[in-house]
Amino acid sequence: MKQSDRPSGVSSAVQCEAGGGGTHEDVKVDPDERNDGQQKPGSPEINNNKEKTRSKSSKQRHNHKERTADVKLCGEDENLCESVQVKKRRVKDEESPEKHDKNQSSGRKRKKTSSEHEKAEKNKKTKKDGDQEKKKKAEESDKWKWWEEGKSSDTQKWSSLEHKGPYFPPEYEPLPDNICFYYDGQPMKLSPATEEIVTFYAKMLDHEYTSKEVFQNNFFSDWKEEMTKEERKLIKMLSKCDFSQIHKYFVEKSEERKNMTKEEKQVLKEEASRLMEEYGFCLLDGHREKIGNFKLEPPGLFRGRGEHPKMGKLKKRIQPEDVTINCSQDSKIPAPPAGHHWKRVQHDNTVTWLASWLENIHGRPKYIMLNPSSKLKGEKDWQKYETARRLKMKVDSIRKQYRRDWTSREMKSRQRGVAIYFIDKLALRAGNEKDDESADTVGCCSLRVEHITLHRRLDGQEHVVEFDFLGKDSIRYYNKVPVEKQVFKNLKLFIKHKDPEDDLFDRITTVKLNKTLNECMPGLTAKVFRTFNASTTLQDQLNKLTTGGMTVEEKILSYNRANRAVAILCNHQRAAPKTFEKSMQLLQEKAVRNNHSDDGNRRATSSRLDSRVTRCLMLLEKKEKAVQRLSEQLKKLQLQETDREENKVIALGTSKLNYLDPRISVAWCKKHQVPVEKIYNKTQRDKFAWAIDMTDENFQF
DNA sequence: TTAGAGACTTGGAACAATTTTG
DNA sequence: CAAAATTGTTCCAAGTCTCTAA
Repeated sequence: MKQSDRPSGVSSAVQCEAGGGGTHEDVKVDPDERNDGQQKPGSPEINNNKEKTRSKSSKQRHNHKERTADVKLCGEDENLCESVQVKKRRVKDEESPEKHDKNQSSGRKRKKTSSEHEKAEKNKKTKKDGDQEKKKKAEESDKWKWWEEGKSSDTQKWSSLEHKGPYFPPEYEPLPDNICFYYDGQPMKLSPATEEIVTFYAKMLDHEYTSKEVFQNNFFSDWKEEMTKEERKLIKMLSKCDFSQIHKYFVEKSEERKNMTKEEKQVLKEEASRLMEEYGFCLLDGHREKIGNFKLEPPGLFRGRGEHPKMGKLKKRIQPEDVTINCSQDSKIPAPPAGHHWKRVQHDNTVTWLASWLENIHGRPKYIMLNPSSKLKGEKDWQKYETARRLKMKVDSIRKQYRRDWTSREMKSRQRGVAIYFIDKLALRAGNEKDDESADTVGCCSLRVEHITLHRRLDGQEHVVEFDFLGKDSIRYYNKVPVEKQVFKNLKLFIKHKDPEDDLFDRITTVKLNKTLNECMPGLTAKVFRTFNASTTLQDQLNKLTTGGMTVEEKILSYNRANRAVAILCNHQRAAPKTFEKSMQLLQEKAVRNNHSDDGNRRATSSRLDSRVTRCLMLLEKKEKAVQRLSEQLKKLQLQETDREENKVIALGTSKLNYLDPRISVAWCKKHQVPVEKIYNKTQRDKFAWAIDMTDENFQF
């Protein structure tokens, strides 16, 4: 199926920053106003909203499912329904081994290219010490081309694994005597444990977090837990605590650090690389592999995203006694810090992690795992894209199927059909159930009635659904989408007799939905659609936007545009850069000052551009004959500005790293003679080494 | 069937290093 | 050359999805 057949409407998404509170009137959001219009996370509206929501636990919400169970589907489109499918037998999902045959044939011939590029790049950097040079070369020479070996087992992740265990953060260093905590105006010496917790808070003092009540309450109650009896007796109110001297101390310290001499910095750097050398690698099946996060997380205060009910809680220091080590039986078992022991040492080769512990905020496990450049991660990544490509072959019939479901006699089939449609068309996440101990965010299956507004007509379009909800990381999803009439009808049906805080899809869950998907295609789950649609979009856009006579710069611009289309689809947002508004303002001032000629519409996105424009304009004043050339230049700059403007709140990184089959990019680079380095930095090239090595210019997703 | 544990991917912000600009 | 802007890296939170036991 061609991209153009994919349900459209995604690119019209209007994105707003996190924290937008959902009012659900028929409000139009003007892109230019969205910054002003957006709500701060702490605003009353969002709180009200949350309270309402929270007052109904998921259990209660679930009860509603009973209530709606016997809703009758109105007859007009019943006739299509088939007999209820007899229940699903579970299809074991084996990743089909097709993947290797398919790709290696095309991959083999170009094996050399990547290392050639890297060498070329290195030669540029001859100025740096030859020491590192040598190291790099050595590393490169034994880079493990695992993708040239056959497919490895799905269940057994390794046959030998040896490592040094996690690196523990340094012990707490008490404050100097002249730095003090004050309670109720009086200086007070705290026990080291209590003092350490104080420093966590003091360091964050100028962060918005510390002004939030939830944060303060959580912090204070966790802090009290750790106080000595005497301290607890004295310290009764957070508002009487004065951390300002401690805060100042840390500000100065970080200032000092910034002002270190080159030599001092060099020493630190060497120390860090020694650490990396010792703890940063493991030996997996005889190959030295980089670890992703070998440092244990230091203690601190938990900072959730959005309105997290646990923000400010104390994240405790991890002790060796909390840590489970995973390595092979016959390997050198990592030594715990002196006087300590591990919680457990296990030798489970069906998992990929080297160490794990339970984090105390949610009680969930955390892991030390390998770097994305490793075989374990790379192979999985490759497999992910192969699954997405298999979906490409099946998506036609799946789309037919879910459209059929829209008119099913069964409510749950209709809901499932609409949900999969949303997941496919809008790249929504699956939306698992969440407990009430985390921020109130939703995905497709957990959408509530309050998150959509139906418009029979809107802005000249029919059957428009307006989405407004907080998704992963409390990033707001706001979009107005025209949908098929039948979808619209169904949605009206789904929300009938429901309260705003009831589930929109009360008859389905992510598990059931994924089960259905898995029956359509082994390995298919909701998230595959995101990968599939993202990669398809990139491929499509690249094919469309890249034309013959472009310069490399222009091609890269096209690439970024294609990348951006994907980021918009996936709703990947970032906070507008701090300097953005400021430089914008500056430019506008100057524009006013220079108020000459017609181009009132230019907008700066950086002072670099700004100054260039200014310079151009001044010349223009002096030399009339340069007018034409300059205005052309101006146009070009404006183009870049627009580009930047568009990029203001869009983050390209996530899609590039997680959703776009790297082979698309590599093939594009090769086909259009764009050096891969222009598209992928060093880290990215490491992660995608397999793709860079195996892909030729003819690859199409 | 369901809840909970577990393992792995995805995500933006903060921080650090590097490059550009004035 | 210092400051600002940009790019790259680290950090760790927050998702998805599978498996298991009751």
